[in-house]
Amino acid sequence: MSNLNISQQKLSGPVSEKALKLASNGYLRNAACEGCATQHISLCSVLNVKEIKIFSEISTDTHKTAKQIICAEGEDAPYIFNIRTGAILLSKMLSDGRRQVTGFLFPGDFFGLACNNRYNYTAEAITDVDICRFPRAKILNSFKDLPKLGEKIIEITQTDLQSNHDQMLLLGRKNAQEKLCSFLLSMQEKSAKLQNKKTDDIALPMSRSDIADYLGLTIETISRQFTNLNKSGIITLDGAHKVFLKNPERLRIMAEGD
Amino acid sequence: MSNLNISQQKLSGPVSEKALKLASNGYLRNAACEGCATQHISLCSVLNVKEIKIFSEISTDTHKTAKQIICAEGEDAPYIFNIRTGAILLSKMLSDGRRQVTGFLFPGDFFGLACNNRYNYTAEAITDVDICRFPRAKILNSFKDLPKLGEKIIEITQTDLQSNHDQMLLLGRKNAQEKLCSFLLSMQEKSAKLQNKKTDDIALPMSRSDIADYLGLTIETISRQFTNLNKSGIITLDGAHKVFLKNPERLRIMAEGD
DNA sequence: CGATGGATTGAACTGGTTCAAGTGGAGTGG
DNA sequence: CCACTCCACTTGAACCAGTTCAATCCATCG
Repeated sequence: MSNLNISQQKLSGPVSEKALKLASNGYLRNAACEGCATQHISLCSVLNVKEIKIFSEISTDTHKTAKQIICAEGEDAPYIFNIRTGAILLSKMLSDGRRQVTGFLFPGDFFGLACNNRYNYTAEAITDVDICRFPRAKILNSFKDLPKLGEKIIEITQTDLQSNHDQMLLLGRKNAQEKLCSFLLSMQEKSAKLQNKKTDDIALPMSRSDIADYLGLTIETISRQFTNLNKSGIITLDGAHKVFLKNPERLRIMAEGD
Repeated sequence: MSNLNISQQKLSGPVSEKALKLASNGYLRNAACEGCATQHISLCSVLNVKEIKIFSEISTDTHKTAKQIICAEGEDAPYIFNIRTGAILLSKMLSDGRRQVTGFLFPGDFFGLACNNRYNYTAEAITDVDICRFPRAKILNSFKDLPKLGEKIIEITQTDLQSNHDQMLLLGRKNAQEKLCSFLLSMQEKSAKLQNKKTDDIALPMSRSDIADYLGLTIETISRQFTNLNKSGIITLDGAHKVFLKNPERLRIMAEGD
């Protein structure tokens, strides 16, 4: 496997100066939103302008429309992906078609890290998405030159591991109501992170079936739980894909079991 | 935070020459079994003799007896742990006492990586254990000097992430029978890795209640499923803590749902 | 040898599933 | 602009896998 060899790459590429400035200041998400060619959002915070230019050289931008598969369980895994716009879900399947959604991803999130050579989950676009990808090998071999990058990647995977543990607790020990309440709160957190401000208006780009497969339930149970929360005045539904958290404090209590 | 500063540490310490030799050859598990003071087993494969000596300087050995807590959810997380002998379980709890076991760990396994400053799970000794711990900060700051160590840690956390995903699929979508069959097969794999040979005689050091909390079931269901597998001749039970996999092929099919 | 605590077994119960029928909103085409 | 279709979502009712509650068994240990 070849190294990045930062010092030997030439420093040209389609990176806007504004984006580079934003990126080098750590305003990664903003940098990406400027529409620059540098979409390896979260990584940029640990790279300098020069290194960002190099990263943009080895990255490729892609657009996918809703429901398209980005990578499939069992395939060769040459790339790490970073989401620029839109939402993606990761899932695993049993041979008879039962599906477990292992995560919903949003702008700034990475995937493709948690595998050795083969993807062990399928990534599917929920909405239209812009993603950017880089060669795994190059990233994973550049720690010598970029120790900060290694630390960042470890930080990312550790955060991942933590939310996986929370999800295992949810799947194994929470009832349907607690599951949905936890889910709504986690969606609130994610949207707060993306918008840099907390709001009680939550968008749910995924279908009831995606939520069901994420929470280990059926669509019918999800629907009933939404109806219950709606009727008891804890949330307000506006169609199937928008929720207003009327009583987030109550929701928080219910997420852990009254 | 201070770096390891490998080059400046003095090279003395209670490391046996035999262990060092084994370790530097990559025979980590064996090295540990020799009873040396160098218990950071899995890490050693990417370190040379000199580095191993340094690691042994910053590590501390501990012994815990069965049922003792090694670290608790929410506590400050200054250490990374490596298991030398015995078995450990990791768990998370809801406020009302419902517990989810997120993993069983055996010699050579690490824990304490998946957290930022605070442990997000409780680690408890299942059997008497010998563990060794090192300062997190020192490990995580030594990538500049030891890029291979960084890669190893990423590899470890990625393997962790993968088995977490498998476990989510199990928790969310498998029925009781499939869950227990999957569990038995994963225990077989782990024991094969430890003994460097595959066997159908599996030791189960954990209690029925630990298994139940791992699989998101009750002890009664676990017990009934054991009885079923026993009666249908797929396994043979020898007390509660030893199983013989009479028909591992059948078990494999049942783990994914007939 | 009796006591203690984990493991097993039995029987009633229930939360969530399954199956089946409706509802509603977005897109299409006349 | 309305009628029609499609499909995701909702709602209802019967069912069942796994839980809960209650004995009982059995291995270990002082």
